[in-house]
Amino acid sequence: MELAEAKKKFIETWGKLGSEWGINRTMAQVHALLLISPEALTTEEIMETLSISRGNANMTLRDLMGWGLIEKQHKAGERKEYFYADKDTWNIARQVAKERRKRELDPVLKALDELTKVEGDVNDPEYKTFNKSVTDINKLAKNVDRTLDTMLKAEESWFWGSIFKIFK
Amino acid sequence: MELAEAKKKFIETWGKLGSEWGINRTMAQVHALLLISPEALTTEEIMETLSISRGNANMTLRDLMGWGLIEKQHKAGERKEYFYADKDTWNIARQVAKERRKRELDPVLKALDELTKVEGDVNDPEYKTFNKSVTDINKLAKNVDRTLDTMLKAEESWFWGSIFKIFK
DNA sequence: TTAAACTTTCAATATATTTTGAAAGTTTAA
DNA sequence: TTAAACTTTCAAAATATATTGAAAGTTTAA
Repeated sequence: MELAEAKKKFIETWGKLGSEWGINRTMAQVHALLLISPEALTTEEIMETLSISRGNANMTLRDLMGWGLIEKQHKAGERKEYFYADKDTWNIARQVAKERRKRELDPVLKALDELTKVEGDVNDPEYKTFNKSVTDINKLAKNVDRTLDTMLKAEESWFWGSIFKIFK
Repeated sequence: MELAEAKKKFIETWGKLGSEWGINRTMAQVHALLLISPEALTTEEIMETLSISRGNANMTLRDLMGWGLIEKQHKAGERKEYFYADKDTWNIARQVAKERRKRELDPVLKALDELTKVEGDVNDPEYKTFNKSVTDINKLAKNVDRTLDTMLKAEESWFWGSIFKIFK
């Protein structure tokens, strides 16, 4: 396979994976493009390479910055803004986990906590089943949350740190 | 909060979480409904409770069965099919992980493996960056894959088994 | 067989999400 | 200042995804 072809395929693959994970395709593709670029790129270059509009490129780049996956770079003597991606996969995984935790897990935990507090008749099967499922799911969600928290601070924990080092 | 209200809220919350995780809202809602139902429900009952059409209900129920999250139940002397959900959260998490791995991770791993094999000039920064990123991501993806595999077989591994027991 | 009781299918429709692009806004150098 | 170089915004359009519901298909009991 040619390098050029391989690049296209990588961008496509990353885009598909992203869209399956609730990250929009373009965002994942821009990220992929920056991941394999040795140099920071301008909005123009990104627009051109991926055939997307200026507006789309701008929004996507801002989103990616919001996710902490890319950063702006200013080149001396130039007005244009350049963008580059953090290439450390471990950081990428951490950032994504961190953002999704904040955006998705936290609100769910809050809702579940309220729902476990709902009171009812212990002899009512409707109530019993409801309560058991909600409590169990809440327990699982809390554990996931706690693990993510530990993972995000992995550097500080010898235990998880040594486990996660395997992944690097 | 009333039980009835709490049920609605649970279905809504689960639906939202599902849609953020690439599982469609209705599918997650039907699953939520069955999770909190002490008895197996018919298609009719599900349609009515969630205000969805027969077609939608049918497709969703089949999808859920495909994911291994619900099962059909036949009641003696009745023609109708009843559906009920596995209420063990650990099983739910395992099933979801298993399905997503098969559907999403496996194809990506295959694509990445090919891309790491692409050859090029080691002095070309374009090639070097491409190769490094793809190789790193491939490594991470393989580790995730291996971990999921272990997790799905957790019962057999004293090491992971004892770690994951914490989650139950 | 037959017909009632169900389940499944799928083209049409509705809804949600993403993208565009032109206009407005901002910054900088002269 | 001013105007060129750039960035941002957002309503409208395009695209993608989910849902409907009526018709077709299947199963079962008599």
